[in-house]
Amino acid sequence: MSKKPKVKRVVKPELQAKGHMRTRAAHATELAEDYVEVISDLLDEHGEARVSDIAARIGVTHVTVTKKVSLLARDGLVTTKPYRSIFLTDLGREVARRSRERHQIVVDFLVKLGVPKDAAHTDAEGIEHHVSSVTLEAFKRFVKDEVNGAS
Amino acid sequence: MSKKPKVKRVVKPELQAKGHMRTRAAHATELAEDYVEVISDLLDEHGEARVSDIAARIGVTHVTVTKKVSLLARDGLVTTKPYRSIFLTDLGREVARRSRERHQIVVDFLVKLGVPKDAAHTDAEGIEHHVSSVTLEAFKRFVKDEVNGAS
DNA sequence: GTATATTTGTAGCTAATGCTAATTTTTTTA
DNA sequence: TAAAAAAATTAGCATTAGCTACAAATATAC
Repeated sequence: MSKKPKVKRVVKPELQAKGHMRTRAAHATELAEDYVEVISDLLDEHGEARVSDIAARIGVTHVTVTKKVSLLARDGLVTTKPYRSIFLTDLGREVARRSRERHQIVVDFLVKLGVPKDAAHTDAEGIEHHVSSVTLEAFKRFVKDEVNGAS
Repeated sequence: MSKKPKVKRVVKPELQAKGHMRTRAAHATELAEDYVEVISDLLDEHGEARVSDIAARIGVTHVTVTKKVSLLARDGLVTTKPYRSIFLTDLGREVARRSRERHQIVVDFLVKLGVPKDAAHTDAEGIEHHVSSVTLEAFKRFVKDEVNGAS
């Protein structure tokens, strides 16, 4: 039977597996980063980060937030006291800083590329966690470089 | 006390929530897409897609694959028979096609941007699922457009 | 200061992704 | 063809992310 076309060998399997594993690892951290980013924003804006405000920004119920926050506390990113505002630890602040920086780079990059601002923001939310440092540098270069879309 | 700096209002909360919700939705589909893509590749290359090969490419145990495959079958993306190769349904093939197309665009885009091939592939794995159609179009434009890095 | 409203927390559920260990089926090899 | 090897399945566990419903604490209003 004519089975076994053996078309193009796209990528090496191990490399592919590595890619998927990296994606999985990214997933593990990205939700935490999102929370920390939101908490950081709220602290900047209101001086406190309440469960219900976090919930509103992330689009989940307050219960989900409470649960996640306790995991973040376990992992040393935030401090909590019952019925009190959530605050960031030093580590949490550092994660927030890097996260926000990366987010901004991705947004700027997409905007410069011609993506509408709203879409840029939404897409950045998803993309930012999957960008390696090499790619991030490339993004930065592109944003800085003035000679790009120069018709 | 001097609390309440009220710095920059970055994004509207509802918009931000929407972004996070979209990211969550993307997560729900992206693993399925990864599997379908891998299965499609294996079918092209060997005429069959075995559990152990899928496991090797994705980097998980064969048990995890078996479980996920049964969910994919439930969702109408693949067909399975015990101890036999997995095949794609029409829907599965369509998903694979679109997925691969998107993947390729992202890879080409990153490469054109100056990201090394290996990193481009790895990053694309994570990024491809979070790219809206608007952004994808922008990527395409950038790849096609010859006047970019033109010094 | 008490009553009401808001906010936070807890209990208990579903579903998905991962794993190891043990079993069963299929394939290969001697 | 019978034994050994390889591959797939099943059972059962842990973790995480969601939810609703209910209880407790805090804040607000009168």
